[in-house]
Amino acid sequence: MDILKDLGELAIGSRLRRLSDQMMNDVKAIYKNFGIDFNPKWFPVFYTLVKHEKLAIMELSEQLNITHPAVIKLAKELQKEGYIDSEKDTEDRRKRYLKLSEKGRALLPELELAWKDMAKGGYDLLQNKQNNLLHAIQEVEYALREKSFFHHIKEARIERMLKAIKIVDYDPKYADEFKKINYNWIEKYFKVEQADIEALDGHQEKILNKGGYIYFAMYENEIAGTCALIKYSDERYELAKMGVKDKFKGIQIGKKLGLTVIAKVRALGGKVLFLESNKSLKPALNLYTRLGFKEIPMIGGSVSDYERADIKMEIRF
Amino acid sequence: MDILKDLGELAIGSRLRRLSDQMMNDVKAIYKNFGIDFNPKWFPVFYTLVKHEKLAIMELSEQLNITHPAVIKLAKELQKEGYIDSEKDTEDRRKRYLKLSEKGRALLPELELAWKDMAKGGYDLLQNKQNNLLHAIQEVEYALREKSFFHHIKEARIERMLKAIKIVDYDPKYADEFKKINYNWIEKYFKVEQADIEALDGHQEKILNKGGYIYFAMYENEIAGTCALIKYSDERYELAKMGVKDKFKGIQIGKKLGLTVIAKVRALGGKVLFLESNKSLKPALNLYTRLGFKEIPMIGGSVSDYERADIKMEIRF
DNA sequence: ATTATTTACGTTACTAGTTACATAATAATA
DNA sequence: TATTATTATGTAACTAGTAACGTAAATAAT
Repeated sequence: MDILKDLGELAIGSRLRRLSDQMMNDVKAIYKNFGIDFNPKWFPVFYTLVKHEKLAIMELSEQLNITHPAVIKLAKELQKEGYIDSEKDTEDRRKRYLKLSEKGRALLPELELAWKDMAKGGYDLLQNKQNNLLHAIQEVEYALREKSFFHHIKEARIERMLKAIKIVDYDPKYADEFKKINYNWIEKYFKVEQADIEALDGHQEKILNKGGYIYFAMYENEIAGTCALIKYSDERYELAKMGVKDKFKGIQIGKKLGLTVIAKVRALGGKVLFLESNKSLKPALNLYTRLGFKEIPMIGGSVSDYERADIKMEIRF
Repeated sequence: MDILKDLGELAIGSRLRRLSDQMMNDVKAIYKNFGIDFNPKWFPVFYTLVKHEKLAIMELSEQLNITHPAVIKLAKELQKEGYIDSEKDTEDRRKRYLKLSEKGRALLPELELAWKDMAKGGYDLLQNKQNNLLHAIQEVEYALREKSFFHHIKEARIERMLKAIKIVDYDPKYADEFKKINYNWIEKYFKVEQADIEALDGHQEKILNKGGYIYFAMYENEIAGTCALIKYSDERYELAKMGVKDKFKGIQIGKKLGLTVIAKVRALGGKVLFLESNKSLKPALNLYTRLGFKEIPMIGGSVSDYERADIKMEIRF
């Protein structure tokens, strides 16, 4: 019975570790069986020094993808065994070069035979399989360089949550959430202005009664975010009061709300959808740009009702 | 630059470990990012308890393929966090059952969502590759159950050494080796008898001059083993004085020597090749059987020259 | 020329497991 | 029934690495 096996992707880390431990142990036993006084953990450092004559601690650390304290520890053990020597760099007095000693070089022929056997044994073990472990690792390592496991998981989460997000129309029972979410971000980054109070506390009169809309993003039974569409005329609309709760940040709820508003304006036959914002709100501005908004000059025409507004954007239909 | 990559089978253990560490670290970061107070190393124990209600330490250890001290440590931490409870078995007072606590069960829905995301993220990472890592591990784990890595390597070594073993004819310069190898095993397992001294010290007269042969197995420039073919008549031959040096044991040098002797008897037109041995020498008797020798009764006919002889075998041509 | 930053190496404390051993309870056996 | 073996759990010491921090030397910036 092996639970890890049945857990698939969830336990991949543990299984890799288990397999690694098992194989390393066998290699340890092999050196002993062959009568060679050599610890398999020394192999990477030792082998690299065979190939490179002399190398500094950091150079080894980089080549082997292990931390420098690990290199230092291994070097200490190898020096204790007498397999390597170390010498100071003459130019850079911080640097210390490691190289094989006489004794190390004397051990080499014997080691090389053992390595040959291990390579052959490993080859026999890994060959003739449907999926080659070595190549599989290669491919995964490569894929991880493109996008980390962390990133993969985050994307899976975003996808899952986004799929569960539903945009719903205004309902008086959500009125408090509309106010709370907006007061929250306004107080966090700026200060509440008169126009905010009018639009939020007076949203029925100032937004809805004037032919505007308020939308909510629902995740299961919880409000995750909101935004308003304010009507100025049959041609002219404003996207405003968009906010997303902290715990739902980063899963593109804003995008979903924005697309809803844009679709609505299009359906209403509007000609312009504009918005006002502040240049310090980088993620928001990125979103607006991705939604298709273009920056337009603030000066000339109407001046904003909001002190914090220092950028204006619009979409023309 | 990544040396491990270029080392193929030789560094497979280190690479597995490195990949494992990397993925485990990412999982750690994911729990943190999701705001869940959960350490990935708890996962196997926790998950198994989700599936099994209650389990004893040893039961977990067996299911997860980790040692019981590891289970105890994990259980301690999980108990400290309050995620599991433990209770004594009423019948067997040694046993202690672990089970999820209230708090553990309360955490479960949140964890399950995270696990879902991890499984999906892992799936996306591992899918659409030429070689599927999960399947590759599966296959290797399976193959290792049939024959361990240790065994694979040993076989590679045996194959390599056996290929390099050459059987050579008698030469006076090897006379001492013939004596030494044989006195060694005789003294180790039995005691030297008069007949031994005659056959070994007097091999020229007693074996070679009577139409017999002495063969040596050479590994590079070293004698690895030896055996003699004694002639009694044109029909009747004896295989005797077979010995292999300790450091060459286990690579089937005896088989190679035996086959040489059998071929020689066949070429000489002999009718019987017999040998005498001792029942305690199990590996030798196995070899003789594999070479085609059959046991024959000791009583009747000639009595052996050797006290230690308690079994007689022969091949008839 | 002085100061700040980076690099190279070293040390300490931690992590997640292992092996080896100890102890008590239970089961098997003479 | 007394003794022996086995099982379940626990503890201590070790392993092979990491992260975090410190120090000195070298390099870059002001």
